[in-house]
Amino acid sequence: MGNTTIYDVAGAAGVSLATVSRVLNNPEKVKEETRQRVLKVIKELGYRPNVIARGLASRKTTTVGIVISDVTRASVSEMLGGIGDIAQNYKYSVKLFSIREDMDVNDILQDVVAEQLDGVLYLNDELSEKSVEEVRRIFVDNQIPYVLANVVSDDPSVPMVCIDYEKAGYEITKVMIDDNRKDIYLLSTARRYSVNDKKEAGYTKAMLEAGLEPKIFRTSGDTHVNRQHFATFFKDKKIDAAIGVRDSIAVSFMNIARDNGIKVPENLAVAGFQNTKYALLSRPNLTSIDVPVYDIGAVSMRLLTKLMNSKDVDNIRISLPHYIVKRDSTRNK
Amino acid sequence: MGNTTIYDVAGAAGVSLATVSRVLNNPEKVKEETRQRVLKVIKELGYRPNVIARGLASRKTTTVGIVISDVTRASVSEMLGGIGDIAQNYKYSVKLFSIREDMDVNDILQDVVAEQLDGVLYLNDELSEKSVEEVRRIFVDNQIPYVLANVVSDDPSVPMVCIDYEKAGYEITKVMIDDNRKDIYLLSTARRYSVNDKKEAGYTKAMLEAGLEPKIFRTSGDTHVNRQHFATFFKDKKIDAAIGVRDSIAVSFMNIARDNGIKVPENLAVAGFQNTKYALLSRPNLTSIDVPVYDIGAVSMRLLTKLMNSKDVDNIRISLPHYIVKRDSTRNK
DNA sequence: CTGAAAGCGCTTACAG
DNA sequence: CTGAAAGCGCTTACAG
Repeated sequence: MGNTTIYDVAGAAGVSLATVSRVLNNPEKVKEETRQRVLKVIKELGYRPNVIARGLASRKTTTVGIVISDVTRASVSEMLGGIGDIAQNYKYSVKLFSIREDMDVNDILQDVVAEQLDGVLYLNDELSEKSVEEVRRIFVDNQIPYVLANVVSDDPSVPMVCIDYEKAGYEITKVMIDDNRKDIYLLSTARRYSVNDKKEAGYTKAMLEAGLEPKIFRTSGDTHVNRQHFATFFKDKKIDAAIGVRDSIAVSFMNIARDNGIKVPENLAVAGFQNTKYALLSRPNLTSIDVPVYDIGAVSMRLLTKLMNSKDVDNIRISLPHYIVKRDSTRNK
Repeated sequence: MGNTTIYDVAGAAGVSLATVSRVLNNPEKVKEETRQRVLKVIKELGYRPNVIARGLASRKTTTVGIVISDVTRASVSEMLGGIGDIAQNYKYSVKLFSIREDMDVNDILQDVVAEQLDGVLYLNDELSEKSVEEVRRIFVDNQIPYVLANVVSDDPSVPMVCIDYEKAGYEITKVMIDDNRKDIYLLSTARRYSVNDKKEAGYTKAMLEAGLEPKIFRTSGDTHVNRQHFATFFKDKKIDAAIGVRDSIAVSFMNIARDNGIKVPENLAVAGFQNTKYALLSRPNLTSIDVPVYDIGAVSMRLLTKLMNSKDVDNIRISLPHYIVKRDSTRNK
């Protein structure tokens, strides 16, 4: 009952344990007849190899680590979905490591290393370029294959799967510009990190090209805090368009604008990033950049499996396509 | 670099590997002086025990499995947060197992068993009472401690952490009744499962007590599909209150009602379950039952650690408190 | 308080 | 194609 070992199988099948092991790992090396006999016994006894013992002996755990800073974010769970599906296809298990604010990233990563994982997926869009470098070093030093998922790094030696956030930022700003908006704000986060830096870069580029002044307003990611911040806007600022770096920021901004009697999209166009459920449940529906989060998870996991099997990987930096979903919060011609 | 073994430490400290192991696992059995010396070497060498080898030798993996059917659900990620925090406190690692629709639950659970986990948390609110029984059997047969998180089971031998969904259903219905609503609908899911069965039971009880006719409308969990379903409502049905078994259902219902010119809360009161971000970002803000999802995760994990250490656990069935957050989608006196 | 030795359940060269 | 044996890196009685 759950504790059948390879010895039991060997005994019952009248072979050595080495043969049983081969049937499991290199079936082609075992004579058809023997193999069938062993397989039959395995089934009868309901034998499942102890993955721990296997891990120790083979030095492979068929387990990958997922490092996350904030499990709570909507995008994370979808990414986990993509990762999980592909991991299951390739028979990998998934172990979760969450980084809490009060913890040292290096320390966690050392734990991750001690876990004898075959590879690691690092999901965290709130990483600065400098932190990325530290992370890279730890994995390289320990020779652990890794992939950054939905994190941007300019270092060409860093394997990553992402969308082109700069381009996305540029495009959504162009939508506003083409609609003749002049005072276009980017609502970004107070804390700087690489992904949002890219969005800001794209936004700024589009604004400058159009001869407009870029206006980045930094706010908290917390919807409650935002209410206060945003309230000031409609007293003293000229504004006819706003782009939130997250849907939740965009929606709460839009709600507050409407509370202040501003018409969306007539007087104010609003757009977000990520195309989450929030975008669909808001009124008016929110125009948003669709980020294929599930795919980012799935593709990173697939890239990681390649890296783990050290196949010659042609492209370790994958940029997935995004697109703009236009809805009622912007004026669409 | 990363592959220092216990032998290296023993050699450098001039002791046997048994002593090193004791320093790590039973420090009180080692003389202060020796212990310090070993500890120093461990630090210098950056030694971290190989968890796999430890797992094989001790037959404990300090890893718990989390079985989930749909990672994508908002509640799941928050629950993961609670689980992760407590797991980290107790030094447990967390391994994720997601069940896809096309998979056999038993098969997955057999895998889970083969993983040599110290315990399992089963998070899935879409389990019928019958499925719960199967799940229970597998764990009991294999003597693996387990806890159901946010799943309801009437079997008193099943460890679980949940809120009293029946009571919650009753209370929110009472809110509507006390506001003199007569045609109160419960918007539930097409697929039946224990948690929603409880909500329905509470709703039905309150309605019958008040001499009103219970009206349960079953719909898809998918917001897109709902739109069609819901549209029919405002043509032929009398309705002045609606309770969605999920916030997302409630919000999309509310949106469609407003599109049909119905005033919320004047002509229609709406409430949801779970008090997610949707409830806050909707207009009007949604009245909702606050389910302490993070706590459910944390408490289940704590209960599981008790079970794994087979302390005499006094209460294996924990009901966490919920409360109603009244907002603008209901009329509040 | 410490060490020598067996054992956890596998994999994998090495022979044959 | 198959078996005997060593080894993966630890833990844990058992002696002393």
